[in-house]
Amino acid sequence: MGRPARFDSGVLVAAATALAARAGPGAVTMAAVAREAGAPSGSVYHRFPGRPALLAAVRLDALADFQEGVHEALAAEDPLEAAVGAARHVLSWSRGSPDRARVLLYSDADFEAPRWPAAERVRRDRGNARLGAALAGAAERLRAPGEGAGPALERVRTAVADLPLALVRRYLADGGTVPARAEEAAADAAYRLLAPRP
Amino acid sequence: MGRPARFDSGVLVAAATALAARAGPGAVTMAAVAREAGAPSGSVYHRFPGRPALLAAVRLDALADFQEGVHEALAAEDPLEAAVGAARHVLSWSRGSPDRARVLLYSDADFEAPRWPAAERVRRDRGNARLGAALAGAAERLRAPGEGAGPALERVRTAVADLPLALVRRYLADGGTVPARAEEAAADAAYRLLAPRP
DNA sequence: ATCGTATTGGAGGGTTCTCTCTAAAACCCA
DNA sequence: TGGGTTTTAGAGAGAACCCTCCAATACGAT
Repeated sequence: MGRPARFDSGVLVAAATALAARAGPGAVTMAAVAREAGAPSGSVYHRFPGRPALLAAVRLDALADFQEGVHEALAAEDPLEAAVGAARHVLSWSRGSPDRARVLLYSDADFEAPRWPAAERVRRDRGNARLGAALAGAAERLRAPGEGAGPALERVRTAVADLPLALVRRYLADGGTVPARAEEAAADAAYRLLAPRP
Repeated sequence: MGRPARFDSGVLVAAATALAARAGPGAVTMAAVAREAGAPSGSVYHRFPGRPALLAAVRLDALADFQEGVHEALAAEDPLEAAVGAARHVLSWSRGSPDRARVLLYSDADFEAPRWPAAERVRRDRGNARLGAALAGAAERLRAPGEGAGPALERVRTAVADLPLALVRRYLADGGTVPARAEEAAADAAYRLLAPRP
């Protein structure tokens, strides 16, 4: 089966993720990743055809790991509980995986998504579509009487994704960490945004 | 008074802001800014001692312009109205200045704040301190009975800054624009987060 | 008209990065 | 033991970038 690998994809993606978290996507150069992992540049190019492919791997690995937990939370029976649980998950996941969370806080464009290999872009679109469907399902179940489907989805997106991520952004700024109490703050805010008007 | 300037700081900062908005802070290189403005690199170095100083100017110009409006909104008499108005302002300002808003959505670190000239860092700290004080004032006036000052400030920060900016982020992603109705959505969400519990 | 000054305009050195290419190394299997 | 295969290891070409430096330029002031 050939020479055993000292630097597999996982090691390189981890090094790249650490770099991105520490100094932004711009710091994720092929040379810097090789240095960070202690590998020769040849090994990096052996695993990834180029910089865009490596950036895609960093971004999509973080995204997939994140979305998995969101789907689990959204599967709860009670719709309000599902949404609030998802909001809470965003914080707890970020607390446990700060480097990946920092990757998540950037945009696809910052990771040069237009240059990704086509297969990676497809992988991203599939994940996004699946999450969008799950959120739309939650929104449908949470719709206020007389509220349109669009506004309801916007409200759920805000409560479940945007707001919790905004909290994460605040806590992770300047090398900080996400405190445990932030989970309750996110759950509380999500509840306020989604509970029926008094 | 010497030869008249064809490329003053404003022109260069505007070019750099456009670049940052289009392709991220990493795209703001001295060479790229010169190209974008149609200026020789010597002119750029004549106005800014180096790349960090130019990045600081881009970031701090956007920040100062943004904060000015927030202060105006926060000056309203009724505390709830002040906070909701500030949240609304975040959206309307972003709608009118999408490039500057895109700059705002990054972090200081993305603009390499640690390398800024000391004077620029001081300018940033002063602005942040002033805004922090204004938010603390609003939080004090909005404090629920029995609520601590810390949690109240967090709640106001979330409603007035983090959440509205999260909405802006969503709308400006992928080259989009901020719709007018987003202002109401931000105001509504801020109200829900800050109004006394039913 | 001439001087002083602020600014333009761009050449060039040193550095870093991306990517290619070749040779050697380390393992499995027959 | 001797292929066959995978991976390491790093040299090197070409491009981009940061920054320095200096001559040329265009204006106001005298």
